[in-house]
Amino acid sequence: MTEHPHFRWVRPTQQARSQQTAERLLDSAEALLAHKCFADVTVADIAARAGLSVGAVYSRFRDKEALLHRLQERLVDEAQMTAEVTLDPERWAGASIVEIADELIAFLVEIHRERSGVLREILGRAHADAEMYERREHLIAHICRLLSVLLLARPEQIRHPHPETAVDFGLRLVFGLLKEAILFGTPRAYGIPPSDDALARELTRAFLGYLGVERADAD
Amino acid sequence: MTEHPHFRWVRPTQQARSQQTAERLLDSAEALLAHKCFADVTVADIAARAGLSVGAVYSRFRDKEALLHRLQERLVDEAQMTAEVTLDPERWAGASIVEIADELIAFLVEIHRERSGVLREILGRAHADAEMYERREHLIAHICRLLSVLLLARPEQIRHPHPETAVDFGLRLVFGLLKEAILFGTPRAYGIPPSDDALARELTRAFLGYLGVERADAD
DNA sequence: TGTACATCAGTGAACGCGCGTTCACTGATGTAC
DNA sequence: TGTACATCAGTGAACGCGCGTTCACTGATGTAC
Repeated sequence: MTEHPHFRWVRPTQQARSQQTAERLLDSAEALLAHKCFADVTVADIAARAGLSVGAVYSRFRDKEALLHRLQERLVDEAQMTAEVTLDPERWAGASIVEIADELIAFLVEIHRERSGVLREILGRAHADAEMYERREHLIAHICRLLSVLLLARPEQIRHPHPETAVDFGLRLVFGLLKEAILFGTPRAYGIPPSDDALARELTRAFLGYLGVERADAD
Repeated sequence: MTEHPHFRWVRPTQQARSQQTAERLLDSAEALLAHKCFADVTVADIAARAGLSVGAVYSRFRDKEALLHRLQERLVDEAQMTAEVTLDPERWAGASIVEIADELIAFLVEIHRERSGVLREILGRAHADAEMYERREHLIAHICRLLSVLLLARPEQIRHPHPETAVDFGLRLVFGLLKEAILFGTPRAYGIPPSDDALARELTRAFLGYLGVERADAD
């Protein structure tokens, strides 16, 4: 080590602990968002739930806003990786569009339910906050492209005249309804199936109906 | 008049002017919501744009929150009356489901574009504010019922196995996408048709596709 | 028709609360010799 | 291995700003006799 006084492998001191603290604060904020909106969550709340003091928040994040941005980044990263893995064409070799849609939509329903707090908050701000908006658009575009690869490889099942644009719009339809039903709705809302299973089933039917995909089974 | 000292037709003094002032304040608030969210609009802003002072707001409304509630009430009333008139079965005698959907959805796109400010704000709050949530649900349920009367009178055109629930869910799909595309999206968003005409067209296709209604013409 | 009074609509400076942000400090961890 | 010093992580009381809300006041409009 003493041989090269000017070169040294830099491994910032204690970085691990700091990183952990930041992560705990993000977890705390996300948990609090499940029950109230970000404006109603105070910095003191976030710190307290993480077992830390207010100052700790400011030593890890520039300000309250920056914390929310990091929360979105973390979420988007996770989503992107998940999409990459689960929509890999090899995993779906031999599957029909119906099977893909069934599973994808059931999964999306689940995710929206689990992380409704952050999602709701981020969606609400995305309109006013350009950075957040772009991050979300980027993610959606990414998912659209991955899904398109899968579905457009099975063109004979799609009757919509413009399959390329239809996949994208269809996915938007799905996201829109999930927002309506899960993020901004309550379980007993008029016209929304009462259980998540029923919701996923009906949403899948809508997606396939729009694309013009025939379903073998009927009910 | 002096004949009946205990009975008198009560017509509150100046009520007309007060009413006008309240209306002007509501207009002002709605106009300001077009560019920023309610939290960023100050009571002073609202008063100034209406050519009034801060105190005037508090002489017409209990507080800032109450003003927004009244704004929603006004909007809902207008919407309800509009729905009642335009979805009257007599007006659509002889029309097909395709024709009804075409016009309805084009109209909804227009309305969402015009009043995006208030709509966005109200939707955002509806999750946390029970009163607002109920008012919106009530309106949607009302529209669903009116539309159902129209569409279920033409059952031979619908292939969905449960037409009654399908109309409601289909309308939710439409509202969800309008939120996504117009209220929380920007014109060039990925997967969203760039013009309102194209958007309405594609949305109609989705609605009909879900219901299982055949369209005579194709493209 | 005039006078005196009551009520209503609206003003705007001043207040005060809540919450984000700062900062002087402590204790823990790492580094140099 | 011990000592002295530097840096990092975190504390929490105090600050201060912005904005909703109040309230003592003015002028206009309506009412009684």
